[in-house]
Amino acid sequence: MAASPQPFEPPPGAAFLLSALGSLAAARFAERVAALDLAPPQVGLLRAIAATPGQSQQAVAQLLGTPPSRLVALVDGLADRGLVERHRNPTDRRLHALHLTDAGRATLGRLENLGQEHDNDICGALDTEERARLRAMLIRIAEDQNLTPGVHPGYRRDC
Amino acid sequence: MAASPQPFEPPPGAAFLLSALGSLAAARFAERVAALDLAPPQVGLLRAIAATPGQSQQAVAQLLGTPPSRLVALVDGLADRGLVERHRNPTDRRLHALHLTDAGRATLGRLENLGQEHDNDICGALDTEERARLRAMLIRIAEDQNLTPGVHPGYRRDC
DNA sequence: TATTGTTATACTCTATAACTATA
DNA sequence: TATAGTTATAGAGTATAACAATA
Repeated sequence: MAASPQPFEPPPGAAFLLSALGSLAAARFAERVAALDLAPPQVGLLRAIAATPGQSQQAVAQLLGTPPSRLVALVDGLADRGLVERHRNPTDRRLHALHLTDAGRATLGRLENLGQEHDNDICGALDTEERARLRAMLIRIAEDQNLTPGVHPGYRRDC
Repeated sequence: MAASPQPFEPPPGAAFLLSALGSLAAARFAERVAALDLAPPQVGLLRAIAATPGQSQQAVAQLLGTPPSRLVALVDGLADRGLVERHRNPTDRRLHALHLTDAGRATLGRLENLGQEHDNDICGALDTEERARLRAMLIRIAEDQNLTPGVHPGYRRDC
């Protein structure tokens, strides 16, 4: 006999689940960093500047995969609050080298704790060993897909 | 001695990887369904109507977790192309029962194949057994987070 | 003339709230 | 008066392209 009609057949595959849980994780992360008056793209920029200090806006834009014009408002917002600084290069005054301030580094430290809490919130259903296995699989997928480590592909318009 | 400076420390946790890969998966899926002239929210609506045919727009809106006003344009787009129909309830003419047309069911069938290709694209780095383990872990996280199975949380404004 | 950063503009997506029609 | 659906409006976020300063 035929099966009775079930909601949402066929059951979603791993890619759908990744998209759904990724969306959830991103929304929850946005809530968390909102407590520090930051938006996720600003957090990514803060981390990018910390990873490669002194780079020009063009260079950081290329690293993140975003148009340079988008960086302007992002840097403005962080600079207005004293988290990053633009250092004008004396030999080529077109270039603005980006650096974190002490306050920026302090904020990054707070973000680190906040990120751990976020991880525990999202992965609470898994024990430590399972979490490590999940992480290992996700890293393999990310490498296979040529994602730049540490960079969120949400910055990219291509993909 | 101190470690040399490394990009993006500390290494991203599972939640960041979920967000990043979810974003990638969503973008790739959007590209795929664009070939059928569909946007991802339309696909989710198509699947929701198939899962619970004959429901009102309010009921579907509640299932998806989205404001009813958002459904209007979504249903309009699918109805204009003959994929869904609004059946007015004769006993209460305020209600529009949503149904798929034959063309809508055919499109859903094409989306099913397309979803499998998408899954293979995203999870190409994993073998069948690993993919099943990944899927099982993601389902456990989704249940732990009270996600409605089959519904993408991107529809929700709360979370 | 080429390049860095900036600004201006327009477009997409979405939520909120007002509105219409049915009850 | 309450409810289903619709429309109008506004806001956030982003990309594209024009622009100014510097080389």
